[in-house]
Amino acid sequence: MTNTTLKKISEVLGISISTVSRALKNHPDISTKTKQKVVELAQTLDYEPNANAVNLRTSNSKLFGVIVPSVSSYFYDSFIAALEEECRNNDYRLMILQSGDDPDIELNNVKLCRQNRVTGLFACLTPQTKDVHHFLKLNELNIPVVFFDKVPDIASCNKVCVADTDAASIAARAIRNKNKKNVLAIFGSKELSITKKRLEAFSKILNKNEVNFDLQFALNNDQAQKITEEALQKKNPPDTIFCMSDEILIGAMKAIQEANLSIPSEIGIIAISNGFFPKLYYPEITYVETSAYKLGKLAFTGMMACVAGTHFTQELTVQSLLIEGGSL
Amino acid sequence: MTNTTLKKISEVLGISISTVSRALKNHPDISTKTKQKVVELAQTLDYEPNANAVNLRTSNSKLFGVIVPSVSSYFYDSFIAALEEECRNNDYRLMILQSGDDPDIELNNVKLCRQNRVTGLFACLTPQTKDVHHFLKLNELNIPVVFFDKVPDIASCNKVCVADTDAASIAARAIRNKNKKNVLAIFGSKELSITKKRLEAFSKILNKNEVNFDLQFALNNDQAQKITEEALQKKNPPDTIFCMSDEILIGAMKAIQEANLSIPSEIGIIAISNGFFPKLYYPEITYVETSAYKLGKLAFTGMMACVAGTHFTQELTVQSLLIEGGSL
DNA sequence: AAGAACTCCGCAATCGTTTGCGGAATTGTT
DNA sequence: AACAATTCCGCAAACGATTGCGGAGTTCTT
Repeated sequence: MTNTTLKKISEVLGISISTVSRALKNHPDISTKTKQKVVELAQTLDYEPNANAVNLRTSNSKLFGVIVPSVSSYFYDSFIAALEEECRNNDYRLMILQSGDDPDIELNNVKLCRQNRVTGLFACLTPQTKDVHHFLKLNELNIPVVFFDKVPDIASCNKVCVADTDAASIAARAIRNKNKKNVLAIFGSKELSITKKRLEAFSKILNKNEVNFDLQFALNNDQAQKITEEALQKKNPPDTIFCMSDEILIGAMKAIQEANLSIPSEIGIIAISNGFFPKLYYPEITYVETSAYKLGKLAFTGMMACVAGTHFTQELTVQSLLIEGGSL
Repeated sequence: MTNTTLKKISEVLGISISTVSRALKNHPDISTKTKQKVVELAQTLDYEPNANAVNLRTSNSKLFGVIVPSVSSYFYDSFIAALEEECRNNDYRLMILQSGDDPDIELNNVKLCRQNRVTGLFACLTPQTKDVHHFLKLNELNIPVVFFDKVPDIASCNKVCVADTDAASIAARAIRNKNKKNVLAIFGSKELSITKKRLEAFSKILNKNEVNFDLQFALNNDQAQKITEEALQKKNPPDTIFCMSDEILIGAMKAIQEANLSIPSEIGIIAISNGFFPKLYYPEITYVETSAYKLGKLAFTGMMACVAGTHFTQELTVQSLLIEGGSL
């Protein structure tokens, strides 16, 4: 069987295509009887409008694109969930694209967005992305781009971020308040601006309070695990571990389990997290929430402002807050 | 600035639209010089073909849809990752849709797929889906549907599954081989056919070997945790815990950590899993792998067979295998 | 009763591509 | 030199919808 079209309906009913189209859209020009007939037939023939034809004609795709490194992450998936909710409520579709942290794929994804004439694009850069001109090209075409999480350094673009410095400060203060004296602080890649920001805020507070800390960097959970293992074997082991991200938390926790230390009596631990992984352990890990879900909501609000014409061209941030588990 | 079209290019160059179109597709009818001119201008004008127009004209969307309960899962995300890889290699796009386990949203997702004239659809049913006729409607329209993971009971459709019974059998045998005597077996929702299949195979083997086991059902990780907590407090606590899924594993592990039992000396644990969560713990959990990634690859192969005309209309399965951690 | 005002519908252009067909200009064949 | 074969390109029709405009028929006004 082939797809039902307006033409087919019009032929069966012996009326024009335009009338069918208007009838289905409940246009006032069409009589009630005609509308009934049309709607009924469309029903039985299982008519579904061809989205390609509609988009082509109206040049309004009602489609947003979103580029994330990977959907397999308990951060970006929350972000996407938030976007999807909003899209559903506002009658938009969402095209989800994964860059795999590969700039070439990222470039191709942007191309796909252009080819599909997205109304707007949410983008999280790969760590390797130096050149963002293909994104800025979209702005020339009046396609708003809202960057999130990993955003470009340039000022003239829309970005939404989690409050990185705040999150680190909150964690640092929590550590100080517990009178911890010897902290193992594990951060992510030195290259990332997010790392720099968090590190700066974190060390500022600990230094001011004369809390001693061992600064380490890990690119993945295995490295974090190794670092933690080694630290725990020192003669002067840390009394607290700070983890800049979920990935690092996972590695550190594995090492703690291996050393069979009990939390929080033998060692304390605190992380910056979206909230899923801290709840996996007993006791649940105390963490500073940087909510990807809220970030998604914020990004969408910003996007809608852009679409409505109110460009914001600025950095919006979602606040961080301390979620007390039992690990510190 | 507005989007570049074939028309614009043709006007600048003073040639016809058809020539531009053919030149960009490297058609033999077009002279080398013309091709050069066209390609060059298209480059500088940053031409991107309008996907809607192309799809409309060719009625070949080169687009697959995939409906999952949620991308936030270390099962479906692997599945999607596999699909995406294959799509990229075969020059297809993937439309990712989430049902949130809501049959209404599922229905709407199917509608979206139809409106966008997908070439084929990969679908995982919600547990509540009784009526699959909207899926079968797609087949009438010559749109192949490949069900995966949660598949309908009816025979006349294409399905790919993990080897449920095998996985459970392998786990049961592993338990027997370790001479375990008292097993706490936690399964998922009784309603799910996947639960029934796994349970049947599992109990068959343990019964045959006269291994005693306490059968429990948990709908989420919290319930699994409670169940485990209670079991551990009995005067005759289990020496082994079997977890039918990652979600259950998470709950059980939390309870074990709470009870401060060491693995595997004080208690053994084994799960059926896609492989991510077992590696989160120390020692790593022994599990039977039901690979979503392999499932995705298999589903894609099946889909391509359908698209090529070779309907398979049968159930394909990916094999399970035991991955030894240190938890049993 | 005759013009005004409505009701209701169809014509045809348009969105941006693709592609079968035909034809002018060039080249090759005897 | 006459004819055939190539080479290269344009015309125009589709794909399936939306929408401004105009017009036939009906009802309302005075």
